[in-house]
Amino acid sequence: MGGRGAPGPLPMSFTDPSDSFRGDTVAVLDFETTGVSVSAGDRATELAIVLVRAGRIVDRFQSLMHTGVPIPWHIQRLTGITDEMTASAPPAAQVMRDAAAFVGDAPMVAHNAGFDRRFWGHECGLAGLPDQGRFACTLLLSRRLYLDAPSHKLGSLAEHLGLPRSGPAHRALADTEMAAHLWLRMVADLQERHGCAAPDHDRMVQLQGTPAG
DNA sequence: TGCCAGGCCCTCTTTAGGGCCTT
Repeated sequence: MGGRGAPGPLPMSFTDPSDSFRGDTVAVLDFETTGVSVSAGDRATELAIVLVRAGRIVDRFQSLMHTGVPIPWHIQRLTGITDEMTASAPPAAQVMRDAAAFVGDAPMVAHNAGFDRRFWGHECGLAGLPDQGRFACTLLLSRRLYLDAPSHKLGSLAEHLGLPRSGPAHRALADTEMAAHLWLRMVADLQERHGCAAPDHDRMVQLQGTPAG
């Protein structure tokens, strides 16, 4: 019932012989936040980004960020990020400026990208930065690619697919690296299943079935 | 110390109801 069901096979043929791997860099990111609702005043507490190029992670960015918004207890318990930790962190606007410079014009990837896209846009706006993010979503892709997965939560998928883990769950860098490994796995699986060149970010967005952010 | 919102997508029938996923 509901979202547990698989949305069915890929919505389009994936055999375009003109495909060619362009060596594009993608920026995989993950926010830790004070909650799930930007509209309710939630803010980011930590951001991590890894750059993926030519099938591997080539660079990393990670920072706690200070917004002054208290972190609810259940979130502190979930993430391990406390008010004391963010109090000594750089201001959110500075982190976002650094993050935007780190990403450059690379298209972005996140697990449940709608969530990270909202916080990226919100924090960019508060920092006076343009929000030009184009997001692909590993959650939507996994629902199309891994129909037998018991769950499409990031950690469950990592376990199901035997992906490497680099740190504690619900910390930004560890989750980001997990999502990056998931992205690389999906690119490789699509390439293997369809016998063509590795899909770029735009093609992955097409395959996930929703428009780019 | 708040259990919140937003969007996708499935089921059962309809543009409604509800689970999943993110923190």
